Amino acid sequence: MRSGAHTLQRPAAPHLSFGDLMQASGRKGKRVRIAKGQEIITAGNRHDKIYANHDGWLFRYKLLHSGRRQILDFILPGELFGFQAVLPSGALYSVATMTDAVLTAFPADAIDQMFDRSSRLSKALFRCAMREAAILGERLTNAGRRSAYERISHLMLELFVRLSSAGLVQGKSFHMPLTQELIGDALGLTTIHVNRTLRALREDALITIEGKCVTIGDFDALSALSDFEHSYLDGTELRRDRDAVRPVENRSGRPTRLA
Amino acid sequence: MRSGAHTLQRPAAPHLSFGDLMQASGRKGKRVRIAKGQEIITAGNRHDKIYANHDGWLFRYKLLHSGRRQILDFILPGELFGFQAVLPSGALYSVATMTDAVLTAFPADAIDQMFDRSSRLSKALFRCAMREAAILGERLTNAGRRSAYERISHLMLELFVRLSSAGLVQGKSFHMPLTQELIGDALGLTTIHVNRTLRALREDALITIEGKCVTIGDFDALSALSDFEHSYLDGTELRRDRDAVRPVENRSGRPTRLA
DNA sequence: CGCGGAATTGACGCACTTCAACACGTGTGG
DNA sequence: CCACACGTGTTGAAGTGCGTCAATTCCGCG
Repeated sequence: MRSGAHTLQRPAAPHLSFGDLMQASGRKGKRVRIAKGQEIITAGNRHDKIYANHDGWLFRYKLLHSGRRQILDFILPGELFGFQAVLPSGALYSVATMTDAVLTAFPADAIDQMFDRSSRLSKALFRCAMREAAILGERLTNAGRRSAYERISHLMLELFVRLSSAGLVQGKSFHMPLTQELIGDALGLTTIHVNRTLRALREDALITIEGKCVTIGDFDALSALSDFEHSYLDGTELRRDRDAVRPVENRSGRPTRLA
Repeated sequence: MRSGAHTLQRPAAPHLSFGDLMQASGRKGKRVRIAKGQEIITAGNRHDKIYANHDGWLFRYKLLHSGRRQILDFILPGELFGFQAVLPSGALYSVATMTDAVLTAFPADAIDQMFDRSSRLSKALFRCAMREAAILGERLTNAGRRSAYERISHLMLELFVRLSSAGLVQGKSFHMPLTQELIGDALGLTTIHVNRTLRALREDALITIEGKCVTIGDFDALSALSDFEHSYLDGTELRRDRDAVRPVENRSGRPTRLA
């Protein structure tokens, strides 16, 4: 079912759909391909686009003067990003691709349009921002008050749930293009300690990672030990409609660089 | 100047004022006094009110099954809270007072009113949520990638800046009703280590805490060592107008308990 | 085949925690 | 009025989770 028309009947939790954004932007969204390792948004700069991620993984991050990096969040297929970059003070953190990715870039004023034209979409945008805050709150709790073992468990469960709402899990497994370095930078750990902790989780038959494939051995045990409670992820992701997340037909094409 | 009338001329960054909320709620806001140590919002429960904090300090927090506590943020005079508690999935974290406080409670549908009636207010709410996410991002970076020395420096600078935009600093000093335990729970440290680190900061003449009064010894040095960059706090706090933050006349009255 | 990024493992060090005591101020009840 | 409890701050000694440094192996890819 398409969204955008019969939405006022929906009681609560209106999702934001790709079509909504397309419409609000006057169909000005432009689809682009980005190679892995490209920076889309740079901390401190103002940007005039917001993005929908169709395919690929990205991450938001900050660099400290010491060279350390903190990853704030991962951007999975079906999610929006770039709202904060249009603030007058400039982007608070950078965004980069970790795999080849397919995005749609919308002019930033599409956001203004949405606020001006539809209270339903305004609420959906607000929910988007609230969800981002909720995820960051969980990450903070991770870094502040959980052991490496608990942190990794929690992150894997979160990815599992977020990916399943995008239809990207198979049984108890999912594809995860994260290196141990990226996991460490997201959780405030070193690569080496991530490696040791993953071994422990594997030996305990809780989480197994083979190549880029993660398998959840015991969801309930992991939830219990890491205080995972999935309600903070509920129902506010970008609504998947026909255009939002679809497999890209022409995988051989050269990725585009952003202007 | 009052807000609410001539807002479209304002280029960007519209603030949210207490008066806006009052108006959107049909003047249904109720002023209440709360004693220190009271829980206003309970994680997991749904609530039907949002709050403006006039006077006093509150904090958002989560409890883990192990008993550990993570404080996500402090709520200072002049700030709003409670948006997340009206989500259908229930509050993601609890909110409690750490001092006696004076709040105004608005019915939650005042939010809906604002979205339905004014795109200016919708944008302001969105900015509120973005600011919350920005603060959480900084906290995450704190906990994940900074030493105790850097974390405490960063937090004190953040409080200094946030309180100055509420007019609550005197020179290089401000009143801070935080115990060392609360600081530790906000930064992911133990009380004992907070104590030792504060001593180090005092010996280095960077930060001095006497009783509840914090003095910033060297703002620039602290900013440099902790990567503090205040733009993430800019311009989206609750706008102070005549009603928002005012000294309470009758301090002797017994604080009210919430129903 | 050879290169470079990623994973793995070991030895060692340190930042922070844990456990334990004690000091200090404040409020409260006998 | 003192005794006592209690919350908060302070300090010491010892333990540990995680970081740092260093080397080796594995693997995808041009």
